Amino acid sequence: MRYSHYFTHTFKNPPAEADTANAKYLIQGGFVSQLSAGIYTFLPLGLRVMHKVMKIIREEMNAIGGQEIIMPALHPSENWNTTGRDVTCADILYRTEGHGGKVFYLGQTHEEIVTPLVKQFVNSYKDLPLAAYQIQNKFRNEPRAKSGILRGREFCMKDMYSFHADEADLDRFYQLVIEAYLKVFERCGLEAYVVKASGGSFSDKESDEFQVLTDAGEDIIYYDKKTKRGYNEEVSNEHSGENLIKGKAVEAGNIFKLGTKFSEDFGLYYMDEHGNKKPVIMGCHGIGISRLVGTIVEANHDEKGIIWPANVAPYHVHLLTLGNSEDVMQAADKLYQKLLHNNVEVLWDDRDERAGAKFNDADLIGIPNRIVLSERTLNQNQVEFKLRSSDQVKMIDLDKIIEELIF
RNA sequence: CGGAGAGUAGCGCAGUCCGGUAGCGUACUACGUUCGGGACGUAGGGGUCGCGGGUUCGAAUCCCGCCUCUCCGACCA
Repeated sequence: MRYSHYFTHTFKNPPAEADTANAKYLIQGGFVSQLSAGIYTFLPLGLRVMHKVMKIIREEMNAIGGQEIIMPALHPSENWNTTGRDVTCADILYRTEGHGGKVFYLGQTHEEIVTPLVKQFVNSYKDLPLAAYQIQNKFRNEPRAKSGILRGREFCMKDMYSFHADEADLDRFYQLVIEAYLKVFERCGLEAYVVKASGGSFSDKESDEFQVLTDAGEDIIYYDKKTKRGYNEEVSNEHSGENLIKGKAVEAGNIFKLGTKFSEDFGLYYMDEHGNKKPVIMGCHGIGISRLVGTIVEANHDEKGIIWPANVAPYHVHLLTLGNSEDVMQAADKLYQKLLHNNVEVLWDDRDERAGAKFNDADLIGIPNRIVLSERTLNQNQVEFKLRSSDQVKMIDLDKIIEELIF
């Protein structure tokens, strides 16, 4: 993509009210735009990052047997009335009315929808286990949205629901999800700790959170650096004797053993091998995708801007031309086409801007590989190459640059 | 929902105390010079001063009500 073709651009003055790194750099860099408290538009650059995160998540969920669906965000009130959560979750449920005063809620989670859905297809133990997931925007009327895209009122989430014949099978799948989630976070360039947490109002059973250390987070966790395991402060009293480090962290994922609460509410039963009718055992497993994008920024930035991990960077290469002489632009276009043909994603800053503006924007946007092409480099038939994560600059022959790229 | 701060040009701000018809930086447009780490000159465009009411000859400025955003706390499937 030629940078000059984007309708968006960076801002020289960062927004005054952006306190956290993710809000500051994502807005200043033209990745997102704030509409209201906790409500953001994802612009072309930001959406590319989110799509990369989604791709990683889809691959890992599919690998453990997850089947992707997409459920409605508009929920008839009856579904929530069935579980009683229209009352217990009333303060964060957005409510709206349709024709004839029919009440709908905007989905903040989907147990109320997926359980009756699965009931249409599951009759026998032979239909179990199964796992269905979706990637979709959730709506939660948070009393206080904050920290950029870390805590929003509308946010993108991957939620997976699993259905099992017995507790042992849920336990088995639960461990698979833990491993899959750790792969997701690792591929996103994050170090995540698996911490024991309370089930909230949702479940009194087992729950684990995936926490990433950052001062922008809201949770206090106690963790073991070696095993990558730990406890959330809310349950850590029981574990005070252990040798754990205390840290501030953001919850990037959360998995729950739901038991039979929802299957019993909606009458989701199956027939076992002996002809006995039993409630299906459920689990739910979430990753806040838009929050994850913000978390990646919190964990990967410096005073100049973002330093995207290669797997989630909006582009692999930031090609930067200095000056706009015919020969520089022609050589750059040739290199640009060559990189594209080799499946290298390139953002070419072809604007007629001064060097300082382009360098600063490149640092702010944070694409891992930076290539500079100018009269000076072209005279030697070379380009200048630099990683965003490093201060080292080196000259590379034009026809060898592809081999240097890291992504 | 409690506490604190803030809403004036796309963004960052001054002006408000002490009422007199709105300004600076940046960004934007044109021309010229310059141009490898956010150049300079000249000329220009851009505003329901968050909204509503009140006081006054006159309100960005004073008074009343409301809305929104940010931070701290509470809350947090």
